[in-house]
Amino acid sequence: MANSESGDSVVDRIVRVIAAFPDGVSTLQLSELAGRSGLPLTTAHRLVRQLAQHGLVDLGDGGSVRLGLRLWELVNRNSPALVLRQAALPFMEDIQQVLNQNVNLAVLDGWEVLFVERLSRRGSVANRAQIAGRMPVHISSAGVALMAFKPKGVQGEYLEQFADPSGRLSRRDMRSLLAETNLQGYAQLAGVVDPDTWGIAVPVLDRKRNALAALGVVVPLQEMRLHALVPALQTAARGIGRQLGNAAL
Amino acid sequence: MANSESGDSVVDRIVRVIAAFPDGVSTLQLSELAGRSGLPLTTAHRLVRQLAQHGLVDLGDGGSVRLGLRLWELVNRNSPALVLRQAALPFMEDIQQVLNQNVNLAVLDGWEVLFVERLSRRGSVANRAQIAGRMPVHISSAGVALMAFKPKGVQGEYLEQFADPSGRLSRRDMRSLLAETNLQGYAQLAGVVDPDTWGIAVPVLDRKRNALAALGVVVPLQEMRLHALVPALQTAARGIGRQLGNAAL
DNA sequence: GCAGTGCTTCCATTGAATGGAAATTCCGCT
DNA sequence: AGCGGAATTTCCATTCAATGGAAGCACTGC
Repeated sequence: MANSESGDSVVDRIVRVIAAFPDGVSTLQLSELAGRSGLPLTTAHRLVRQLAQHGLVDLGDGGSVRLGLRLWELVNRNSPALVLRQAALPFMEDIQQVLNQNVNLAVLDGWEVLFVERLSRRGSVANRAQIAGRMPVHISSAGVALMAFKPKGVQGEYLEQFADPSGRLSRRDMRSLLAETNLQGYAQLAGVVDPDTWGIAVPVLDRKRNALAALGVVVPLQEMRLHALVPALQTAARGIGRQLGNAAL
Repeated sequence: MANSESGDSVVDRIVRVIAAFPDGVSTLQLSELAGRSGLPLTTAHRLVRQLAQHGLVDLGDGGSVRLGLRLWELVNRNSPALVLRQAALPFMEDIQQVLNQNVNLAVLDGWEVLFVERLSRRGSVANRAQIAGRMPVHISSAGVALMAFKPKGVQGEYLEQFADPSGRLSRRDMRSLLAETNLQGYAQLAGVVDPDTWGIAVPVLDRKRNALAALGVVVPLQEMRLHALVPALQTAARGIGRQLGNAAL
């Protein structure tokens, strides 16, 4: 027993604390937090109290813990994701108004897509791509659109390790899917998540034609009108790209 | 020279790092970060590297540092601000479409208002209330709307310490402003920030009539139509409140 | 009133954090 | 290309902040 039995640094433990919240859950009891983060109760308690002093977490009655407003504030004021969001939101709203479909914006992180923003069609059922949610590249049209416009090297590495656990998609399939997407300029994926929906996505490119993000829609199969959708998305994506060019990334 | 010359704990220092970014700036050089956070260069370097290992910050070429995508993800997946945002966004979009004005959503944090979400009128000039931005309560209609529906005790404490640096608003004025707002059910503030705009805001109440948030619009003076605006806002606020009642706060 | 659960305080132990100094890399300038 | 200055990164002896078990306290349900 000593300074950190487990060999963690303090930084490691702070990360454990703020990463301990399961998806979409914003409140935990101290003891549950300790359990989930794998920290001794006493240590969790001490850390939480310290973090609370700075507002990185907020404490409720009876030992309830939630991520702090101040943390939210700091992150949402200075995160690079915000620059992207800021640039994209007006265009996304246009698309949403014109097409009345779920619109989303995603970036690549590792070999997964991270959804940065999403506008729901009013009244639509909760769709899978939650904000700050992740999906494997090959499951989402946004992922395919992004990967298809990444540099050759990145694509190579990706394909190298690619393996569809369901076995439905071979590496060769994936390679040709990316190639085709690059050629067409947009990705379309028939309802992988939900069998009755299609995903269409286009890349947001910087001046070097490198994909920064992907802009996509999810539409019910019967409302699928590719010829109307794709140009609208591409126009918007171009607008976002231009906007980003102006802002310092 | 020893363990922390300044008497900071590690937690303190991590906070310094992530709070060191000035408003809206997402990238800093390591040395600048060290300077701004008041940490010795070596220490800043060590911390940043550790944080980067967990993705709480991302490192660019040549020592550039930015807040990490993973941090953004964690916060935006589990922060209580998100529950609010999620509940409010559809209603905000409705308002924005119908009225075509800047719509914003704010909560109270300390004696300041924190803007949680904002939809810009398309083409409008950048307005002051940025997302994750703060304003003193008495400067913003959202602030007044919030404070007017907080419990008596909180209002008392607020008035206790209230002092308008500009001297334009006395404590007595503030008190009657709050009372009047509570009576009317909405707050209106003539262009404090920008002389040609008005702010109108209504509280989002929980079942105990305690204000959780405020929903507001900023409109150019000449487009001001109170009789149309207020009912629309109130309806939306009620909807948001109902939605929040369902979700576990 | 009692048992059980969970939060909080206390404190001796010790290795993780510290930061000056030196090595290295990067970058602008000639 | 080659040089000079400023930045980043590595190294490592010193030391106190972090650690977590144990005991105390508060709250809840039976």
